[in-house]
Amino acid sequence: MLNSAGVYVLDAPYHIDRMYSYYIPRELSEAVIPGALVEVPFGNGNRHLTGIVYELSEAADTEDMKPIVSAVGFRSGDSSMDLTVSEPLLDGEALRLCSFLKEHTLCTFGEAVRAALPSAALSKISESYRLSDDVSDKTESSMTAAELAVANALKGKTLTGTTLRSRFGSGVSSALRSLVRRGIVIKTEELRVGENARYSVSAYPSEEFLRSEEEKRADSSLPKLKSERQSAVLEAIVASPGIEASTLETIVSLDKKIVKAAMDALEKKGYIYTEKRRAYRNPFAGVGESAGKQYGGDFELSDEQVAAYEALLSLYRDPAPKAALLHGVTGSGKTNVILKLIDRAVEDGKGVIMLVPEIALTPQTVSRFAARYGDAIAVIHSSLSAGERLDAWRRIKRGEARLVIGTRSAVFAPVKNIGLIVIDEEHEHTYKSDTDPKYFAHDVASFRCGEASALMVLASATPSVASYYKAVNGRYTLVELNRRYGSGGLPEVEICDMRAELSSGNMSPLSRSLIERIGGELNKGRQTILFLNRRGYNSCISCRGCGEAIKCPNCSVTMTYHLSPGERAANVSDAGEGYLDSRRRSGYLTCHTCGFRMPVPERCPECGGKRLMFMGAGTQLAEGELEKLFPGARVVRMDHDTTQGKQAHEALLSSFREGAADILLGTQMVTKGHDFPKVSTVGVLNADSSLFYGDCRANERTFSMLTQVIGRAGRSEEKGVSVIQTFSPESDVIALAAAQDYKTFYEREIRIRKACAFPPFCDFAVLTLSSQDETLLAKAAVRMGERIREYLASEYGDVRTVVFGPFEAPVYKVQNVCRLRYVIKCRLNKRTRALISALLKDFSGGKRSRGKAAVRVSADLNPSEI
DNA sequence: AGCACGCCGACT
DNA sequence: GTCGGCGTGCTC
Repeated sequence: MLNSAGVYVLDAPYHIDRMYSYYIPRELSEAVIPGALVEVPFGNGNRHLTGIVYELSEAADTEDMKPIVSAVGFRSGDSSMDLTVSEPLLDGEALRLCSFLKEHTLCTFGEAVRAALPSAALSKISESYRLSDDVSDKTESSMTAAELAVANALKGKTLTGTTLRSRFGSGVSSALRSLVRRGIVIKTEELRVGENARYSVSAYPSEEFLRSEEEKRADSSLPKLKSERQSAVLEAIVASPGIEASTLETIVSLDKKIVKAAMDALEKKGYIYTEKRRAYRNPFAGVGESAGKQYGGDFELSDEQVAAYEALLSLYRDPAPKAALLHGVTGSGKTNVILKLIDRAVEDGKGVIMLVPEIALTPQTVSRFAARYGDAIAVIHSSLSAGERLDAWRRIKRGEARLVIGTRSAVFAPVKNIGLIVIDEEHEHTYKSDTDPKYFAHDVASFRCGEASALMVLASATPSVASYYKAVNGRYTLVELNRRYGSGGLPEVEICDMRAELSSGNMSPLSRSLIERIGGELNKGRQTILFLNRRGYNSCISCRGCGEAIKCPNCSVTMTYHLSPGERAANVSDAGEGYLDSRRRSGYLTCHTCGFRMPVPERCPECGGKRLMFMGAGTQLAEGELEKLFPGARVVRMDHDTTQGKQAHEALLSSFREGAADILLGTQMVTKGHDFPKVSTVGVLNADSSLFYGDCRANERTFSMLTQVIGRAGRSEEKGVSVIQTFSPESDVIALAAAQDYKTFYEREIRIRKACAFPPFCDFAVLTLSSQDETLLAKAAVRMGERIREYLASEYGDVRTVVFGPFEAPVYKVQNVCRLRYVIKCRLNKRTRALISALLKDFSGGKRSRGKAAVRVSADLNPSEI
């Protein structure tokens, strides 16, 4: 008999996170299955914590084991329609996936579970409090004021923790704990999962009714319905069986309540029957109606595309798990090949996950999918509400949605019988998570494909060097699309030396050549896209007296000057008497790291000097420049500040596409997604901003960004032109991007990586210590250095690493938390991970101040930036 | 993280 | 003498 369960506690800190064995009381033997949520006593105080059952086992002796208190599956109000205890929150594959994540990203099992489940699935754990029956007067006298207040509020009723906290503030927690400990208040914890369900009702004519209708035709004397409303409703139902109540309302144009009453009456008479179904919120339902129609139907593949499709198809058909890299130059029609492959998988009854870097920037891709696959798709992205996310998750889990399109986290979608996982624009850095668990979507996808014997397809015009290396070495199958599909050759590229502009006295962020081109395009009634990867007006304010730049009081970054909402850049004077006053009136300083804002100071905060210099051009300044240079031109600025609303990206882009503006100026977000037929000039205002990043992937990022931007210019009827403004015009990276020559770029880059032993020839592990207390932080960093040396000299003597550090993190202080880190260069494997895990354990339970850890540790294996 | 146990200072 | 400060150690 399987009488014990291995349980992971959800909120365990890293150093105690492991499987704990509990015995299963007989009455819970049905409910306690792998993947179930359980409540277990934990620690000396036996406080009840939530855990996940990982596995069941047979224990000879359960005497000294603690029992599982309760078990909860995934139940909702309407259990007949939903997942019940027999189908746990996490299935076997999901459990193994969490285990994989724990092992590979060094997170806790609970963190892995939270990554794999929508937050709402676990957040419904509510605790409620009531007074114990035997509260005497003398216990009351022993209470503090706060405790007494809580006790009074609980007189005669039961309140939830949330209610109590909202009424008394979060400070009640300690009073509650004390009351519970003394037995004055009883705490009950309840797991209620899956509330806020919405239902849709569909109606069908009953069998009897249809039969009687036939008879009626023969004998017209049979009774007819007296109510006009009822007959109208009935007629509509007979006309379209399975019609939804909401549709019915619009057809018969009657009020909700009246339709409901009519349906009830008809059901009572036995004329119809209704079916209640969970209504899922699908915010992307119908999105493809217009935009994606052209792609919804069938399309022909070119010869080259057919070859690529067939290569992928044979990998897909192979029963062993496979991985392919689809390298297709911009405009080669990668998406068409992928769509065909997905068609195949869907026809086979397989599940498919398609990852995209950012949904807001790829509405066209989403539309194509929505138009093609309709209700069978689920869209997952960061701006879904918790409820929408849960709905999507359920639709997938129940098999109603077999095709998932979404951002990074969609790689965990509980798709059954996976046949294919596609990672589009695979080089994008968004596929690496920057919060715990710090996973890389490629690794998760690869693991899942391995489990399901599915095919993983990475697609990009500019693959990451790491992926291309794997393809070259046969770990992935390389599939290429080299021909541009349709019109347009390579756009002409002009590399513009900004040093020359500066020395000839042009202080503007726009070179004379670009200004001239924009003017020409305006005259021809054509459009221009300008890319400037810096938002705000000025990026740096420095004091002429002491040379210091104004920094955020909470972070170690310089503050950016922004115009106040509604303020026109034209009102800001650039020099002369009123320079500072004008800046003070028109805007404020803000920190891009923590969001802190303050007015522009009158004097330098460091030395009190009055001569402040505003430097560095952002999108707001560039917008002002354009308005001054081209007074009649309509400029759309697209950056973080103008795209706050839910559909803001799409709104700005489509207004530009429809010709409502002449110039689209913006940050990164203007470089992706849409094709604009009336755009033939694209300008990159600061091409080297990413070149000097000090990161080994800086070249890679710059290359793919430039390639992408240049590609934008070549999609119109007219010959495209890209103007690349740079302070390092001799850069090979820029020249290769201009030639759209990925292979040469790769060859050059891989040689450098090999020579320096950089990824993919090694891995980096970054251990970060963080604290508000700089002295404690420094001490911890010293101890960590010693610990690393000790380990490498003894237990981990066989591990070959190079340890660098401690260094300050690139941004040392964020919101008053300082960070020091060690960078460990090594080859990641079981041994090196064990070493880093040991270090995490040693430092995750360290010194505490006021109960909280004074210094926190975290590890990032192969971070996206170093 | 949270809670118990344990050893020292300021109180009834 | 003891109540309670928080340093240390453990969690099936």
